[in-house]
Amino acid sequence: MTANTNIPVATFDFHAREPYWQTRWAEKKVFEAPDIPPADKPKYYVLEMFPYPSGQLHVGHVRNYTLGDVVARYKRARGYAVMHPMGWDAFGLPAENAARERGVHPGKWTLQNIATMRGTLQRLGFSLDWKREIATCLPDYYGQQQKLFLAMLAAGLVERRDSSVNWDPVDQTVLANEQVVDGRGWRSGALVEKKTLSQWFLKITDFAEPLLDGLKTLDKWPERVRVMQERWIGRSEGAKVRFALHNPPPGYDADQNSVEVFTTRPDTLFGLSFIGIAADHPLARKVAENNAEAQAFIEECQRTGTSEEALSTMEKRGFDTGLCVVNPLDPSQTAPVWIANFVLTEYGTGAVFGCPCGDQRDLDFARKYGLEIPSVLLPTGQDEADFTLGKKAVTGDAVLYNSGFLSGKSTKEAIKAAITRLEELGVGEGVTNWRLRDWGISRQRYWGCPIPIIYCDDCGAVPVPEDQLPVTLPDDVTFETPGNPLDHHPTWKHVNCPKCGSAARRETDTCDTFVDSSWYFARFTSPKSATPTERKAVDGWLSVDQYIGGIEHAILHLLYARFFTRAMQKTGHLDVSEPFSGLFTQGMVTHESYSDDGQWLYPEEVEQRGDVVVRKDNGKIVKVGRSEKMSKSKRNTVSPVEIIERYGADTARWFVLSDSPPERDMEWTAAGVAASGRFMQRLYRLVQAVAEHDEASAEHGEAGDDLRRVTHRTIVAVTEALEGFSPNVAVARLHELASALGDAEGKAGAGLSAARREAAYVLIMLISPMMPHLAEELMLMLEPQGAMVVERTWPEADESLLAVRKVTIAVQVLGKLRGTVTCAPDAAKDDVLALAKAEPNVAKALVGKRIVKEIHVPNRIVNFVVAG
RNA sequence: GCGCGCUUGGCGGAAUGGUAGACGCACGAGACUUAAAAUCUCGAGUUCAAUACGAACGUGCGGGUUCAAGUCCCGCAGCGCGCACCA
Repeated sequence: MTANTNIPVATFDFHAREPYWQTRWAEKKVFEAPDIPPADKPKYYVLEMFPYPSGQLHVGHVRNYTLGDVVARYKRARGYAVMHPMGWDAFGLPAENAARERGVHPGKWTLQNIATMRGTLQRLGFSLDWKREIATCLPDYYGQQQKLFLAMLAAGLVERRDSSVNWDPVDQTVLANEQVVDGRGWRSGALVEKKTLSQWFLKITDFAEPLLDGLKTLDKWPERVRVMQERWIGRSEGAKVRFALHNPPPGYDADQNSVEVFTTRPDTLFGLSFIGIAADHPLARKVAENNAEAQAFIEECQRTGTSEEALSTMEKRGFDTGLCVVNPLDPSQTAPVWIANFVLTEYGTGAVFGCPCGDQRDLDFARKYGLEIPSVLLPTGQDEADFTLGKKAVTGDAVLYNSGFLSGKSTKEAIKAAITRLEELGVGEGVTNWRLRDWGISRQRYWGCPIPIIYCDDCGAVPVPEDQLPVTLPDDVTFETPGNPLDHHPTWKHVNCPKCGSAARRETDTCDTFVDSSWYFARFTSPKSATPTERKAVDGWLSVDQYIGGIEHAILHLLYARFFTRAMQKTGHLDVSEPFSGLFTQGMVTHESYSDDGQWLYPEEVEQRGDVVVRKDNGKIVKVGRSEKMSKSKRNTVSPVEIIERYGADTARWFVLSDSPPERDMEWTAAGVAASGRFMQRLYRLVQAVAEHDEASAEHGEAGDDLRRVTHRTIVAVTEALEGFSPNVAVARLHELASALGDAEGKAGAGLSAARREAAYVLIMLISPMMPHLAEELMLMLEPQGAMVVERTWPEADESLLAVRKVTIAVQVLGKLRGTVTCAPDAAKDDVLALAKAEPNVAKALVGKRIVKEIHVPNRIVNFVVAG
């Protein structure tokens, strides 16, 4: 390093110096991770959820990546070999929309966006290993994904099956549930149809149990994410029960004229009131063949939307099929079969048995249609003689009665006994049911990873042979006609069957983009290898020690990634079972909104004037809305690029770390950013003064001890704050150290110079994860010949300076603070108590009182319990 | 409906059961300046007292445990998030 003789005078010139340091870091390759973790250091893999290249980085990204960068830089300083990569979740619909609306090719649009956003990330000075950058839309990546797909197919983890989908007849595409608004396609406005298509499924349900059990090992995940996943997987224990039809419709023989239901409460079978079947249950369809009313009811059920809103307001309705079943545990008992609009086809067997006394919904339904309501559950503590079922079903602790061999048993015992009997009778069995469904990944879209399959009339679905991979997307596609451009392409899909050589066609569906993000963390460990992973690299670096991202991915992305990891373990591509050992979910960045007569205004169009906010153009007072999630529609957005231009990267980084704990939402305020900018310049002046006035050769002396103690306590406090993911607390402690250094400025005394230099040095090191550019600049001033900050290690606190010379002890009388006394640390109890009693205000409070008990917590508190 | 989380000054927030309000923002006063900005210093929970010593109250509400509760336990309310006709 050369001495810098051109130190700027009073301010940190971030415009010039931030890019300078970014270049220096890149030259030294300090952020490049080795392919295989070194043996002499512990490894640490820190990863932030990679962005979709929408065009511009937003401040939510800045918060996310700054948090990750603080972790990465801190761990590096602590001696870890750090892996901190970045990439792009680059497939997806917005690129196709851009193509339709602006005529730009999705690939070109995406790559331009990546270039812009990469530039912004680089200006923020993140310690990323850019050598490992990946974009999921490039054949380098998605070709390997195709290999994974085929490996999973070979391992039996992929299946092709028919499935009912939302079909937009105008756009000729499948819509996700989220894209169906009021029964219409979100783009075309066309009435959405249910259509059965052949789709590729990943068998995530094969791993339902391990995925559930694995949650228990994830002790560094937020509790609520684990709970959400647990409920999503939705294990439920119960029984399948087959009810024989007393009067089956002619020609119906599905499973020997019976209806199979799933129940978690086989103990209440004697409380059978009715059987409810879903509108598209085979039996319902059979009934409808000869019954126009039934047909009409079924159609009505299917018309009702499946949106949450529709469901929550929907009335429970049913249609009596006239059919009747026999209770398998009591052949003398029969019950009617109803088609019910609240029974889901997709869950369980698409049929339920209604037990009104134990289930509120069943009770409401039975009452509404005047069905029989046998009472079989006696609430604990109630007497059979005087218990009558009212409006509320019995859902608490209860004992069975009126239930034959189950009578007198508790719910738990009765469930066991009922299942045993059902199995003996051959009419049912205990089963575990899961809410989790297999993952349909087929999408009728262009901008996604092609599914590497060829259809041959003779050979069926044939995997594309390895030597023909990757199956790349054709560039010459048009978006004028609705539907999948791959399907319209004149030549792309026409190929010969790899098996028999006869004319065949390619699969034109592409993968759901969630597939792309399900294994990118593994690919980062060998981003250019000719196989999906390199075992030494992937097994060495995984799992990700700290994964950081938004809570909105709590279920789908994180569950899919966990599934993929297990699937790749099975296909031999890696050997860990959980991808992310630590997870941190950060809050959103919010901003006030401004409106004038219903017209939304951008923050830069208004300014604060006294207590009001006015338009810059005409001075008119605008309405200030509450701080909420930034959105284009409310124009309450802030551009990171403008912030960097005006205040510098370090200010932006410091601001997003200040004040709010990272898991909570933070409010973006202009005043807050300006304050961060002022603090940055203050640090510059402080260290500049030290560098100019305090000789490096100075020695420590007594006058500097107070400052030294603050310095070393700050090391401990900031280290703890960063370990505990509380950068906001670290920021507060660093303000204190800066103030202490400021207070010591210009004072004379033996050792003060050395203490100031030490404080400045520590300050630089401790801010460096948050404000890395400023830290380098300050270090250059303080030690012009020294190494860069990124090459130095985290400071260690000197234990002898952590011990305090005096402690202030609070003195309470009956738990109320009456004064404080100062004494030596670990002073004898008797001395402290004597001192405490002598404190005037304490003495006053003790007058005329008898001390019953004296509590002394060393170095903390004295409490006199008094009477009288 | 079920589950989870949150509730502390004007605001963001801090606080291993041990001096509540650190630190910052906004605010006020002062210094510097021809002036402004920047910078620096000081003040500030509320009420009473206000020259001061101080006192009472105070972490959403009501209970409890404890010498001591923002923190632990029970109940309630409000807000937010997630899931939701899941049998």
